[in-house]
Amino acid sequence: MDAELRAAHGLTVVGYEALLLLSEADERALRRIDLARGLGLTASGVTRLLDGLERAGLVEKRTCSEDARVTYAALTDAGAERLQRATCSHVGSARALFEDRYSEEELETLAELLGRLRQ
Amino acid sequence: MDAELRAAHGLTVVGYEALLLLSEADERALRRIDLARGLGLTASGVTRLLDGLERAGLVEKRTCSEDARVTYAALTDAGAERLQRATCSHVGSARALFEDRYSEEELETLAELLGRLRQ
DNA sequence: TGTGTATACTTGACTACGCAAGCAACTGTA
DNA sequence: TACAGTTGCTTGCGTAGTCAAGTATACACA
Repeated sequence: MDAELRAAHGLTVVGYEALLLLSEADERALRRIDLARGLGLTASGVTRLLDGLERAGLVEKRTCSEDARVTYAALTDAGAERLQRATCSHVGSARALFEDRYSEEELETLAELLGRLRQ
Repeated sequence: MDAELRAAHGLTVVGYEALLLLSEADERALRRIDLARGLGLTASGVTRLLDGLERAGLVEKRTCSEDARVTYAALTDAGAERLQRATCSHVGSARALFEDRYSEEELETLAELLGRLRQ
């Protein structure tokens, strides 16, 4: 699935999820550290991930006026567009992966059970 | 958990599982390619993994008399010992991780559901 | 018997992380 | 107001894995 996403849209799954989190955030921006937590990465992992996304023009830096330590990662228009294009096929293949194997009810059970692991 | 295992016994989780698979195999040996499949790695991943385990003396190479292409990975006595010592704490912490969160029944459900993914 | 194809394995180059250390900026406390 | 501790971020280095290509062997078949 990662390979699929990469071939079709030049995004890794983690990159995709980063864009997704940003798209759902206020002002389409998040502090890098919050993005790290959301993705289950360390701060340095995010630095490297965003390096790539910034170079591709999908995300940009934005400073914080109240706290000079923080820099926001903000989704660009190009990033939003890329996300939208990728979402179609990605959601499709994820759906296929799961809907082939599980009923609606089983999916809910699975989600609930796995959710407990991350606490 | 990986960090725990590494600190206490100098093993990664994948390394531990490799030793475990070998310990359960006939003659405590497996073709490298079968080990790869069992671990969900590629052939080159196994080459690298076994590099480390061989250097540590936990696993050794053994040739195959019927097919000169294959080389077996065989558990050494040191490897069996290390596995045994690691098993105690590793199984303990895995048990803690899951038994804190799930009932017996939920564990079975989870195992069955996740099992379907790997097909 | 030679040749094409498949299999087992290794190697080099690369990616995606983590950790430790360091810097700068913020905050709480004496 | 000084300073100790904390937080956000980056950088250098190490690790675990992948893929592509190469080697050696095995096998099938004209």
